[in-house]
Amino acid sequence: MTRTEIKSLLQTDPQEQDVLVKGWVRTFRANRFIALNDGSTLNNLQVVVDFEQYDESLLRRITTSAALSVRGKLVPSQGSGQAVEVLAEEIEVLGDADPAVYPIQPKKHSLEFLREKAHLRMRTNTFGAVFRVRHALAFAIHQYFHDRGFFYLHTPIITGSDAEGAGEMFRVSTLPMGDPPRTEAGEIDWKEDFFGKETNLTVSGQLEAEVGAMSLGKVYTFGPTFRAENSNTTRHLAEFWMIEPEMAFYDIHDNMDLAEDFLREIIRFALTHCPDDLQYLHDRIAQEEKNLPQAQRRPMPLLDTLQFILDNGFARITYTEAIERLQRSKPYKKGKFQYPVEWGRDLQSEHERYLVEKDFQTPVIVTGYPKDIKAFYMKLNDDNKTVAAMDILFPGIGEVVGGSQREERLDVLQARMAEMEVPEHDLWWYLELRKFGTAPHAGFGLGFERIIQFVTGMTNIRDVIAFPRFPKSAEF
RNA sequence: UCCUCAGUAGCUCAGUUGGUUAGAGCGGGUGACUGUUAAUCACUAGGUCGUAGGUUCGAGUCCUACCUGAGGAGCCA
Repeated sequence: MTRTEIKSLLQTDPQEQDVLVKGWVRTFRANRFIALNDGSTLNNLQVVVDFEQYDESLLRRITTSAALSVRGKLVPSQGSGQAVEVLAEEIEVLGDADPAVYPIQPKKHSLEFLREKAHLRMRTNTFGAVFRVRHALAFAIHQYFHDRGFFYLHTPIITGSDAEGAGEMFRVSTLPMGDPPRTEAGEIDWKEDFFGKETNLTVSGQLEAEVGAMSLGKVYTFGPTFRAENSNTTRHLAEFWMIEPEMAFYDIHDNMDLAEDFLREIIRFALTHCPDDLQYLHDRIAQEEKNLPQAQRRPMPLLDTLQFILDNGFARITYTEAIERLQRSKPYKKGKFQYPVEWGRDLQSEHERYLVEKDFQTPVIVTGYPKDIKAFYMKLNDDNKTVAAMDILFPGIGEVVGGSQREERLDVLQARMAEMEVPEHDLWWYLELRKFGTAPHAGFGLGFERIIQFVTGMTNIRDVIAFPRFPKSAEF
């Protein structure tokens, strides 16, 4: 007899058919009712046990998180909490879970506690929901790009250029750490290393994605990204997943249009494919916030926030306009901002939050940043002062997308690299893209975990990746 | 890395201006009950109060350092 998944059984018309289910016990109530979950859905299947027909020794092994195989009949439920249930005829305990030491109880646990039990937390409703939504978003991303003629490009994890300028990198080396080969000058001789040069884990696939775009037209990457920053915040990881589309013949406006449409469509996908999980997360947050003062609650419940994104356009302003708006703002005039607001300085978290959460109350796309605070590869605007960069800011999590039109003019790019002291020799291939058939092109990077945070309402990024990597932590 | 807050039973937490034997709910064990929805009832075990020093007649409570966690900042996606 073949097993049926619980998601499918819950949608089946119950006609006393024989079924086989397998899953993990969530609760065992009244020595009669097993709430069984197999991960296929948030919802549990109720298995009804006639305890007089089973050995006491078997019933005692039906404990929270024990793995069971149950054969029985699918019938309409007599109780009011569920439509169908299975009358058990044969129960096998596939794996015991000793309740004296099993740490996850059928009650509310703190997310901090569950973070320390990363190998078991996916068995909870909350993390089950988060990871099903995570899958849906990943799938939606591939589908979105595939449907629009993009090619999925796998860019390298190990990279030889340290010129990307996106932060501290993790070194990749097979040299003996205690006694590495030295040059005559006494420095570590990287020529002796595995790749014959210094290599690191990638901090971005963008430069390689540009190669793809300038050949295949439209590509995207979706892979792990590594930053060795000593960041300890609710929105940074040392290992995270990033999506980086790159398009030939797109300018900054095409880029913005794509990014906005893309974000809206993947959120729409999650809403249509994960209604149960999102409703659960919505209710959970609402419950959680009941005890908080108004000021600490979300401005809008989770599902309303997501719907709002679908129904409303993102605001679009230039960096210069953003500075002007901030300088006219109440918190600025009252001296509430901790950091100065003046043209040429980067926007701080407090400024971004004001724009997104107070001023516009929608996602905001900011363009035209001063060239001095942005990367060397961004296209220099005609004013010679700003670059064609765009950041998309979301309520609660800040920057979700960072992108730009790329500098396609060889001489301008070289001048910018010289200005910012980016060595040309590591990026000779990148420069040749501008030598042979250069053309306007653009792209952006989306932090995958950040968009999952936004969609699930999880406030700590460590709770939307299965095995988070952050300073002093690689336990699982 | 910086700032702020926290660390008491397996989990979530209470513990008064420093004062005798540190409590509750859940979870565990034993028993009862049985169409439940985080089932219910009775009994019961369980704590070097994060660690190390210090102040004091006396420290869970005050002080110092360290460790761990959380929130915020910087860096960014």
